[in-house]
Amino acid sequence: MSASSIRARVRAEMIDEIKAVARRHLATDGANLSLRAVARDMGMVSSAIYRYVPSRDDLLTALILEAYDGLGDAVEAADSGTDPDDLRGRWHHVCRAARDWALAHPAEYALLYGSPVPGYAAPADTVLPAQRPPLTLVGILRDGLTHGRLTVPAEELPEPVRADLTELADAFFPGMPSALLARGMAGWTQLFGLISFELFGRLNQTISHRDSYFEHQVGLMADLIGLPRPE
Amino acid sequence: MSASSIRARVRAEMIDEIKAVARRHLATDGANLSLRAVARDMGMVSSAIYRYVPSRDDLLTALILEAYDGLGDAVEAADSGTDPDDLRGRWHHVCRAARDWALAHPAEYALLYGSPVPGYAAPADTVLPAQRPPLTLVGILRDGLTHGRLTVPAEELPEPVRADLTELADAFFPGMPSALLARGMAGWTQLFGLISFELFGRLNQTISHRDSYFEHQVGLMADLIGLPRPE
DNA sequence: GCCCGTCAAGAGCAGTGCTCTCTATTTTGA
DNA sequence: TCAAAATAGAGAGCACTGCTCTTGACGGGC
Repeated sequence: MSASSIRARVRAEMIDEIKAVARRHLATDGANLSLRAVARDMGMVSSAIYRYVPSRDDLLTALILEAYDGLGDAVEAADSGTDPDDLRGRWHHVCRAARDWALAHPAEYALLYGSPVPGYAAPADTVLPAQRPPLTLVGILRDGLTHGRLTVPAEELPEPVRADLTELADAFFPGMPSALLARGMAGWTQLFGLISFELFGRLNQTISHRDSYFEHQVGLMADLIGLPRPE
Repeated sequence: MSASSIRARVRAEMIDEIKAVARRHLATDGANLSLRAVARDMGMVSSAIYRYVPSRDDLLTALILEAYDGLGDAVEAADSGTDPDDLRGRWHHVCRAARDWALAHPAEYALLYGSPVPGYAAPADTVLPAQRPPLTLVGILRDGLTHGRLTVPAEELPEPVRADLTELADAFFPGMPSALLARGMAGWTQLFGLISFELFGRLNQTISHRDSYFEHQVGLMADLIGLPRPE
């Protein structure tokens, strides 16, 4: 039994090392990850890798899952590390944490938010981790609402939009007004766009002060949402 | 001479057919385009393809260029087909045209706006076509400004942001206030985010009425920019 | 001491981009 | 008109990929 567990431990360490090497390759070669190259780096022959990893796609899925968790952790840590009543501060911190994580792990970000691989379908267990960043953002708005620090936008939503967003709200933030959720979604969409533009080179030769630009654009969305400015 | 031109014409037609077949493959297999598969579809042996196309990357570049032009044409046509004084209408039509094009050409959209291939560097001649959509959007704001239908946002921009945006404005829209350009960029970022989320499956199981959702989100950004609502 | 599960290696299959060579055809120029 | 030149296509081949199957070595449990 202890012998079996020592075997299991070595095995787990091997899988961890394979993932680490794969992550390293990801950074240089992008999503076209080569199992043979990983095997070479580990001093194995290519077929031996299949003792630990069922297939290339499964390895990619594992990396994707870990990446989602890394981003989710970073984002939630940034949120819980800020004064809960400082809505605008929380919004900014969360957005900044997402960007920082993306800049630190560009290949993983591209894996998560880049163009999907046609043949590859994201397994069901990636759905929840993928929702952590937007849920964190909308959670800020929910908190502001329950503490009366946020006013609900006055406008009426078109009926189909209201219906979709009400259903979405019921699943995660029961009672949240759909008009506010709509603005939260706009903020999340914008955050994704900002990071993607920066990482995918769309800001090259135009925006040189990336930090300031990012903060300002995030602030614009905070205005749209109605997050109170510090007096 | 006419004999030479008949050869040249056949040759051009072959290249066109190669591109068409490649585009078809793109839709099913994504960016990992196989020249051999294209050759097979054309009843050629793989090496014969290289008579017409220097390399796989060059073929991809050609497809990218044509895609940028297709999107640019669609966007600009939507803009010039709308009453120039109806700023908000123009904004909506341009955004809708971009989305419609993306929905009609999902693989090409992913090629343009998905994660960049690590080894592949976009050639210089893709830069200008790539700027057509954002320039069209900002052009609407410029028109609104020159006709006094748009008020410049009052706030001061942080100096680094102001500097970057002023330089950008000078290159394409001399005299445009950087605060307004900042909001235009926000709108363009949002448009990209909206389309990407929809095309890359982020809206699955949450938003079922995609058209209404898109219009509403675009409207939110129009509000942020200050585009006058129809009375 | 034997047995069985685990691990690694090697060969092999089908696919990829790309190059080189050879042949057939077509175009061009004297 | 007829030879020379340009062009198109085919085939073989190289190095690479994911993945499977078989073979042999090792080690812990009975």
